[in-house]
Amino acid sequence: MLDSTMHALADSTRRSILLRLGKKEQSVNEIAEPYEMSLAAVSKHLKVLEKANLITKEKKGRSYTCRMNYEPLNEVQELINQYKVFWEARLDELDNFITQTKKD
Amino acid sequence: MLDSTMHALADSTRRSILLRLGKKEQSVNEIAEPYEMSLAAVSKHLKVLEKANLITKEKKGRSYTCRMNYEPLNEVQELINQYKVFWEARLDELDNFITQTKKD
DNA sequence: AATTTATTTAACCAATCGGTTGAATATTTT
DNA sequence: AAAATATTCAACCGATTGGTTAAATAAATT
Repeated sequence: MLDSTMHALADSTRRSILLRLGKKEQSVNEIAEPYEMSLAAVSKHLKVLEKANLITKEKKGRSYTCRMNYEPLNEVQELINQYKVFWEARLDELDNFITQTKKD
Repeated sequence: MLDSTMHALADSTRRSILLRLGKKEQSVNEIAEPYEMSLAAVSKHLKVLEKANLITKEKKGRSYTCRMNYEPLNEVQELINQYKVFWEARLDELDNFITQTKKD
């Protein structure tokens, strides 16, 4: 899961699409409009986001409505938190070391 | 920056290396030990992490000491927060809509 | 029924990926 | 000086990436 989520977020076009979908759901055409690339390319980006479960598509007539799904980002948040825990523990150790050294 | 950070984190070996380095700095050999892949492969992973500025290497005698660097993760955290803000705004709208509907 | 609109699929491309093996480099130990 | 240790570099591999264009599919409009 994290592999596909991170991979999906490792591209600025996809991050930008996701930010826009965070604000408002949109059709594929609307999503593609600001980018200087083919519709097929955007369609591929959407597929990557969809596989990562960061968006869902619902067919509405002849167009698709795309929505963001926050859920996979919880796992990213957990990862960051894990790193943070260890990182701050390390900083504390360093702090103790300095305090200890001063004492002598 | 985010491109390289996310790309670096989109691989479970690299995430695992980073977690271990979060706890304790280690040499390349120590880092490589638990993985069933060549040292050269691990060396490449370390280069990816280094390019993303998630680790630094310092030459100590004939070996290298690798340390984690948290800083790039701040940007990831900001990204997640951005998504969160919009996501929760959307949830609020939905909430208002439901409340509104009930009222009628 | 024919046309337009919305989107995907397929085939292709060069670049990058994650891995390999074998040789090269640098340092320490003997 | 020779041997051992720590690590990287270079060349190679097949798979995947992010893009293209052209054709295919599906639904709405005329």
